[in-house]
Amino acid sequence: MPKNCNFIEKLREVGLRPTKQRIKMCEVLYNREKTFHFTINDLVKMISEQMNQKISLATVYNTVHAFEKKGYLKEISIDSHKSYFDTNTSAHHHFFDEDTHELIDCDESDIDKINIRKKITGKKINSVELLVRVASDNQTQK
Amino acid sequence: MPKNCNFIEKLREVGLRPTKQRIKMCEVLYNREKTFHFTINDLVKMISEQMNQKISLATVYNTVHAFEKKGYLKEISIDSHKSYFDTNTSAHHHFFDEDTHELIDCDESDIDKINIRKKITGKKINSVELLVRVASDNQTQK
DNA sequence: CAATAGTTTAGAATTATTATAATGTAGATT
DNA sequence: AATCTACATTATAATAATTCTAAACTATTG
Repeated sequence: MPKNCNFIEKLREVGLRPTKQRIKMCEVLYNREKTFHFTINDLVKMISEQMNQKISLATVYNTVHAFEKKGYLKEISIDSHKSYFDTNTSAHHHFFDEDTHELIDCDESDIDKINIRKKITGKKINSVELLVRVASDNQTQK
Repeated sequence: MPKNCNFIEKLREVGLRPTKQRIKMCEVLYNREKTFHFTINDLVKMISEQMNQKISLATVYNTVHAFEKKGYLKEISIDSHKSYFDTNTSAHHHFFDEDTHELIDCDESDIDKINIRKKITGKKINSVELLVRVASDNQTQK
């Protein structure tokens, strides 16, 4: 999604009513240089603290899921008890820093093309996602 | 873990006390031909129904986590709101059938070697896991 | 500008998981 | 073998993440 654009139009295009809350969320999520990762909790904090906007937790859940369904957000499963979302909706892989719990995007050049030999009859591949878990290397420091 | 073996010894080897509950869990998990995937809930059902053994939910959680820490089980993150465990603790990739919510192991030959170019200074790679999501292909059925 | 269909909201409900504290038990010590 | 002690198990309470509910609200349609 381009920045500083008319989020109202964008929302309408995919059939989401451009409500105050949704526009506010678009601003928080997409008016920035780079894509980023967040949890629902992060987002609630950002909206209430940064934007000084009262918003119901249920609305944040609803809206995040609405955005996800419409392709504005992507969910990433790393941690079994926390949902991470990514404003980068293109197919890409991740590093996950187990020390800091930070999620790092990979770009095309970071991972060689992945070739999947296995085919499952009657099923098509929806996504191919790699998660590379890293942690501080205290052993091999030369 | 070999089948029909002395689970008591196996548990002791890694410093886990061979309690009634842990031995029962070993039987359920490892007295079988193939490795498999399960959720905590699946396991509770298996123990209570198949084995006719009363076991506390807390014990199942404790024991699964003890087994995980000792390398008897591996956790797999697919779904943000459910933890899956795998009795196959070797490094391997998965297919996830989004229709049936079934998890399918890949073996060596299913995926070509994955080459990771990106390096993060001071960090070592702990694991490289691929998840291939599939779903029924209603379009391209020739 | 009224109707209506979708949205927001606070709070309750649900679900998965972890903590607690009492009781039980495996393995070591006598 | 009886006793001790540290670790385990248990039922239940607590917590955390998420979803549901039903009433109030609001964007769009006519």
